[in-house]
Amino acid sequence: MTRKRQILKTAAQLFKERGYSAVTMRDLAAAMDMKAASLYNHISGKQEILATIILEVAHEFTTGMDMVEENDKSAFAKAEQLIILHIKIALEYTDALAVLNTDWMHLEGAPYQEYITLRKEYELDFKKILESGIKTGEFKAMNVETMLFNLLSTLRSIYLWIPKKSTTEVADLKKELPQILLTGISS
Amino acid sequence: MTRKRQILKTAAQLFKERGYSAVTMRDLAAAMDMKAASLYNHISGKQEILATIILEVAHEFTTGMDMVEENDKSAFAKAEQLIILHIKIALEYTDALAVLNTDWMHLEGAPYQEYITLRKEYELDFKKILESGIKTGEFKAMNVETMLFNLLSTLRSIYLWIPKKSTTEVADLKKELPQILLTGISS
DNA sequence: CCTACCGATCGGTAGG
DNA sequence: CCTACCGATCGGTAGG
Repeated sequence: MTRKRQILKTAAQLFKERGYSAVTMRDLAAAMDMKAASLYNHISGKQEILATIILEVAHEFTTGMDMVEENDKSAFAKAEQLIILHIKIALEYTDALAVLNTDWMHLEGAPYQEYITLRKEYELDFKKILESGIKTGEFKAMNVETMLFNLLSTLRSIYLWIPKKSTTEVADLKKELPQILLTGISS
Repeated sequence: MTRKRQILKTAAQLFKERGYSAVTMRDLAAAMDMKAASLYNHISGKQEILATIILEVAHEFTTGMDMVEENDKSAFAKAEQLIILHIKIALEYTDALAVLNTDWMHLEGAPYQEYITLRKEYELDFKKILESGIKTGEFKAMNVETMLFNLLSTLRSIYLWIPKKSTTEVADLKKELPQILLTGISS
């Protein structure tokens, strides 16, 4: 792992714990066992760290969505795959995902605009899948915005629960979360 | 409204937008059309503002939960009432709820401990309702933690969607959200 | 990767 | 509610 990679990883951990604004370059340097000034040999500044962390994981979602859209499965199956996608990314990028969720508003300039665009496109793609599922009768004819809101609320929170889970519990989650989100909890 | 109330309200708006750590006492003073030093005639410091905002709305949830527990309705009806409770609080305390959700980790000392305790009790009470619903057969015999996770994820996010909604859309939400959360979206 | 340092800004206080 | 100010700390640079 390059030194820059190590800095990004450590920064994601600290940002997750205390938030971007509350973490200083001196905090980050101390966690890396170096001085603040030395960080600037690897990164241009605090903003670059934030932008890199967030946009990397944002692109993971976009790539995942593209793959789901390419297959010709049912809307229900696509929704199921997206739920699995969120669980997988939450497992692999737990800290970065936390930063994306809590500190995206501290992005500035072009990275901010890029993040907003990626998120808007992702939500639109997700909505289209739900709409097609309503059309085919797979989903109830309810308010699509409310359906999407419920799904994304839970999917965006997964990173909060994943770290506490064992491997077998994560396996359970992959089975039960699609069931709960799509078919509900009532008998 | 007392001057202190005005300060708390303005602070909640700013904290919601930029986060506790990124808002300075000078920002808050400017939004109140006064100088930073003058704030200290009404509040003891930045921490007191944060603690007051968060604990007030946290107690709203505890009070609401107590009322729901007192009635002798079914578990399903209780879960429905809790969903309505979250919508109502999100409507009345939108900014404070945002602060609770995003900045609780910046609480210090006794207020931090109190918040953690209130949250733990609330989640435990919610879990008991779900468990009793499983026992009576109202809910599927699934992992209770996963059920609770899904419900709370969505309920905690409501404040993000409420401000964009019209009165009629909020009425729709009160009808459809319990349906989606409890009976799912599949036909 | 370090020491030394910059101007700016932070939360908060003194005293009126 | 204000002016004036405090020590501490911020993100970042110069120069080695």
